[in-house]
Amino acid sequence: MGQITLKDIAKALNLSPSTVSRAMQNHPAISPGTRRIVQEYAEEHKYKPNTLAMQLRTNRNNTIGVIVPEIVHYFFSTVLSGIQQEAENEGYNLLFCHSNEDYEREVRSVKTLLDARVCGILASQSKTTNHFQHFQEIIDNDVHLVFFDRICTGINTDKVVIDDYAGALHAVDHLIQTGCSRIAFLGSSPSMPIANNRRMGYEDALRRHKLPIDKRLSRICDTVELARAVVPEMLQLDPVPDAFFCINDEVAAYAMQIAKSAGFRVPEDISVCGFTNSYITDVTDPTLTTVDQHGFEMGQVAVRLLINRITGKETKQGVVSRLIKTELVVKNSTRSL
Amino acid sequence: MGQITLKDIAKALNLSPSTVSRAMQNHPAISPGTRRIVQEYAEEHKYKPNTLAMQLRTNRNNTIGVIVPEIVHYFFSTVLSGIQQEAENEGYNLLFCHSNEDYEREVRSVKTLLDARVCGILASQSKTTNHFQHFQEIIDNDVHLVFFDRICTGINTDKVVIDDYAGALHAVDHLIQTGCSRIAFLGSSPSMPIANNRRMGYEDALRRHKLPIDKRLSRICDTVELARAVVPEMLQLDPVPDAFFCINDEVAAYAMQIAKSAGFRVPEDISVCGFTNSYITDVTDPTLTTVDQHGFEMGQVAVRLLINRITGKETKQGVVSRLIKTELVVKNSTRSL
DNA sequence: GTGAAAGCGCTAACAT
DNA sequence: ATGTTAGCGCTTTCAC
Repeated sequence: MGQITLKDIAKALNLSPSTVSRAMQNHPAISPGTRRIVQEYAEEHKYKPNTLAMQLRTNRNNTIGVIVPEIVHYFFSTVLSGIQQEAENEGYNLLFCHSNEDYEREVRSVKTLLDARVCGILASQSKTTNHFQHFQEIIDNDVHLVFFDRICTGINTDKVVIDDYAGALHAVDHLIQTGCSRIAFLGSSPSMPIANNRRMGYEDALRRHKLPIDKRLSRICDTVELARAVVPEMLQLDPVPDAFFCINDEVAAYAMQIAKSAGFRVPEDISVCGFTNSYITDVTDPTLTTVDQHGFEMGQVAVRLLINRITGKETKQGVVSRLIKTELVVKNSTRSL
Repeated sequence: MGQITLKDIAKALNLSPSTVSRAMQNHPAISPGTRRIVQEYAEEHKYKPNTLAMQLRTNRNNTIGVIVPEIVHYFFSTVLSGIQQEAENEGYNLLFCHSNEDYEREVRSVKTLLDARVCGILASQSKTTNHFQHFQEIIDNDVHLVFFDRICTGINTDKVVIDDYAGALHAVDHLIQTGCSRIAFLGSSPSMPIANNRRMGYEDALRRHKLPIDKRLSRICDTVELARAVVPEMLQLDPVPDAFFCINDEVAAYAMQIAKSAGFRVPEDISVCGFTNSYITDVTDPTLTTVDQHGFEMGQVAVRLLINRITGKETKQGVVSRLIKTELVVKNSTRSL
């Protein structure tokens, strides 16, 4: 049985395949009568055009590849959700790859997507990636590429990023306004632009308020494991920090937990601020002040930009950069004004 | 420029396309010399076989479709992660759809995947789905279908489910053993097998210990919004419940929060147990006892079953059901033995 | 308004 | 060991 084809319809209706093809796509040169006959027959016999064949002819397959470093992750799954919705609206399918923060898997993902001949790729770089040849290959193959969030500094192409600098500036400013002055920054590797931009926002906020920038208050601490090691050390400093500004909500939640069990009150003794606004910010005690990254919107914006490149609607010659605004969400882990 | 084809190689090397084709796939009838020449030329010119064309010939495209109801969701993203990893290992691509708990989008997702002529579909049903014709259509199109977790009761096909009954039984048994006797069940619609099975596990645990089954202690409460309404009501009961067994970790976290701010101590006055073992169970105060669902493993098992159907390795005539074991993870929101 | 024929890139009989 | 041919399902000139 399998599937009915154009030819089958043609034979059954005593027409040529080309007529049937035209009838199906409402070609003007086909008589209304023929068109109706054909379309009704197709409908009745559940004819599905073979997309593979169409794609082979047109050499375009309406499929977008996505590479995320991590999927069990509030922010990336939110972005993916936005990507999916917008892609679906625009009639594109999503081929999904997951690098698992692993360079080798990222390289394989790119290969997979190029082999599948997607018409564009959305990618966020894995933490362990130091070589960029695989990304360059995408461009060399004339496939459109848009980076989101974790952009690759080695490749000059379109990108969509969070306004990390402003987000951090704003958050730290709020901490200062609410009375904190020894603010620790639990950051990430400076080689990641998102981490570096936040550090600059952090430092500039301190400068604006004429507060000293103490190197000991700035540490790389972007995982739960690191938090368990780093936060207790920082609580030994003299004087002790009166706030933690953290690179993500998990680290913030653990920092809070550790500070509490060391006898500090949050936020009275120590304020804590996260980054992302994930689920967990509402279930910690107290609830966690954080910076919303608008991941869903980022996904939508990234897909739209990519599709505009694919369809040629985005004509800018150089690189297009989109910036997604952040929003400080004040909950109960920081003091009131 | 575009891509170089078999024909191009053939022309350049003065061979026929079929020879090149055979050389590329190490066909035994090709002389080692020719093979080397061809493969080297291909390598050098970055020849990529056009998968579309191959797929058109073989009418198989090595692509598996996935439909999840929700992606910004710890459990489903964990399952997806397992699916992705195993599919990649087996050389299958993943076409990704997201119903967003919406029946209409689920129907469209199925259509999308069938149009794309995937060779199999993994699906977890949306909460709002009451008609099953779209799933039936998958089978009618001779496309393999495996349900996972939220199986569709109206369709008789392979499935992979959590052992919800045993998970609930075990968890409630633990609550009883640690001294609780008025245990509330915050469940979900009984039309969902996962919810119904857990309710049965809950009730059987009570029966085994000769505890009464009080209807007032069993409520539908599967979202944060419902928790805010239902939990305060239950705290008004006389006598008050001394434990909450919850359908998911979010509800459990909120129940704990609400109980705490009503002046109850957790776990001294009220024990709380969740379901999933998501991130949030480690950041609540106290940390949340829960039932691990082994989502990653579920994803792997589901893909393997599907691929075995596709390749004909799984020959069982009827329906294959796989059961994933759960595991009680005792943290600090339940009393010690 | 409709049909015939060619071709997208590949593979697999069937020659030789 | 290699070449010829046909065909997967579709679209699109070019005829008539």
